[in-house]
Amino acid sequence: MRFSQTLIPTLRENPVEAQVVSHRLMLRAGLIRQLNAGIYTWLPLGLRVLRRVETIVRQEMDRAGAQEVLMRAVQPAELWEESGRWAHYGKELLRMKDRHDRDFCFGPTHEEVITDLVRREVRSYKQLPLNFYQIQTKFRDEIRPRFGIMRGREFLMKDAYSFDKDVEALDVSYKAMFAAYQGIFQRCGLEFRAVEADTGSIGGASSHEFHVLAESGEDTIASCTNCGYAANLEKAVSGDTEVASDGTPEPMARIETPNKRTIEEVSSFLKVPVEQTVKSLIVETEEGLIMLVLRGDHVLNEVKAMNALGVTQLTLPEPERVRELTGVPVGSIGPVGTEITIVADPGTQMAGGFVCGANEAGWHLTNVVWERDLPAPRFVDLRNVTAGEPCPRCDSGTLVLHRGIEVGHVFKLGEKYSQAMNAVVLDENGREKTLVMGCYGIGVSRIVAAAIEQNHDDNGIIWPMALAPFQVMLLVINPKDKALMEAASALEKGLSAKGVDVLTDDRDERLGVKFKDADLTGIPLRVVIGGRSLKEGKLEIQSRRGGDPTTLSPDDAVEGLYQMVQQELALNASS
RNA sequence: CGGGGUGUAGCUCAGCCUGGUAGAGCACUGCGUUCGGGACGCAGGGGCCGUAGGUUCAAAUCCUAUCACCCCGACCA
Repeated sequence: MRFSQTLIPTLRENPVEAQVVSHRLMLRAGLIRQLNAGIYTWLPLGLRVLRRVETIVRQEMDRAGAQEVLMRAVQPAELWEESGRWAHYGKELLRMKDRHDRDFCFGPTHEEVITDLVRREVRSYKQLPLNFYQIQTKFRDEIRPRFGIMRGREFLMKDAYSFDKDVEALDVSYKAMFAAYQGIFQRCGLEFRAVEADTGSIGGASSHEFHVLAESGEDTIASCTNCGYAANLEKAVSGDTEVASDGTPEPMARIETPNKRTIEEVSSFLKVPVEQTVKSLIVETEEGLIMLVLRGDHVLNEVKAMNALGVTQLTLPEPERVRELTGVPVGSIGPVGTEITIVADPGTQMAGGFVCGANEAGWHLTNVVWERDLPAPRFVDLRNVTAGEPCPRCDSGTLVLHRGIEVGHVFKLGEKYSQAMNAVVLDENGREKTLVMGCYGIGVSRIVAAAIEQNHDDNGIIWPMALAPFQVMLLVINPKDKALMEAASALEKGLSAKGVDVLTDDRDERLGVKFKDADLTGIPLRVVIGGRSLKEGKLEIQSRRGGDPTTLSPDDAVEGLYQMVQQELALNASS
């Protein structure tokens, strides 16, 4: 393809709205343009990358035995009412009405549609297992779209749904998808982690997320330095099973702490380490008020709290509201003598007792011990792990934290949808059996952004070979020179015959401009075709990743470049 | 949903406070010079100053409303 005939609107300056690297570079390299908040048009170069990802996903899904279908974006409300999600999904669901005033939505996901299809078309256990996937545009009306493609509202997603006769069979389907995902991200040339994830409001047995490691990631993931344990922070647990040891704590005492409100203030005022204090958090749930008690330096994990309490809504009210509800200013709330139900993190069972609010402004209690000074509450993990804590799975490892971009999610759904929508088959005994489902998503467009987050330098994108819009860029120094253009044409022809995609920069631009754009667009191999070196029978080949340029004769160039492309692809080939 | 910010040429921005015929750099067009890492000169084209009201002899500038986009927050007692 010729640069001069393709719309590749590169930008010299940084667009103001772009905060993260991938967003900035996608705009500057001319891959995308914004249409609306969280909605982007894919330009020719960007679309080629998107297609590469799609192709890899499609090949690996096919290989794993999934069948491709295409469900449509617009879905009738009836199905969502059947599953119960019409009422529960909230504002992220883009709802609309047709001319007959009937309700529809633009699908953010397709569990209902596929379950409806399967219940209509599948009758017998003999037809199982089944796994359908599609690559489709989704719309989620995000509260705050940001980071360009990374958290857009309209995006491209691969979603797959498996149907099995029982949980054992689901396990097989799940493992196959897990393996396929590893192959996909590996082929994309991405550094990623599969982590255990919270199953969230959907419930279900188990779930893994696939994260591309990048500083700009919106998620935090914890992994073990020694064993394979890795989990989303929402789910990660500490191996630190600190329980009350022996030793006789002092009796509980009431101490005046004038104007000391925060943990830090109280801790330094009383000269007690924060590890010996607790914080008492009042949360509002649909089940009413709950007091959560955590060690002073620990951070509440709301997902864990919601799971532990069995609630779907949990908010930390504003300080004024807490005062209204309890009659005590936030800094002085404590578990002793309260009538609110208490749930505590195991980390509050410290041997020497703890410091907590006295439920009276300006007073705290010290040496408080569960059971001795107040009834023991239910203890359950409520907090975020921190870096350096022991691994929960092995003896010698410690946890490290990374930032990650979630690009894939596999999920054992169980019978949530099949039961609600009555998707059944007849088993060996002629009995109706509810199907057991799994669902598996990949953010196809997000992978493009994630790949850039992980592969760039100050000058622009550095595409992994497998995702590059073109593998080779021919940089013709002077396109008016017929000999040079002929050399370029010959190379284009030879390479495309071998399946290598070539972009030829034939613009009548200064050399510096072309080099800058070549760097920006990140095409992995760059061939400089100039009069001087061509006369010497040499072509200069430079990898975008850096390193010394190599030279090839025009006769060897096609084969040489082809080999270089193949070599780099082979590095990430899935097994 | 709350708070903040910005809307002026394709892009990045000045002008607004203190009202008086709309600017710069880059990009674009033409000519010339130059040209193996974002050249230079000359000459050009391009903007209802987001939109709608209002104040005024006069509004990009002041006031009101509205829309859009961006950022922060929606959590640590």
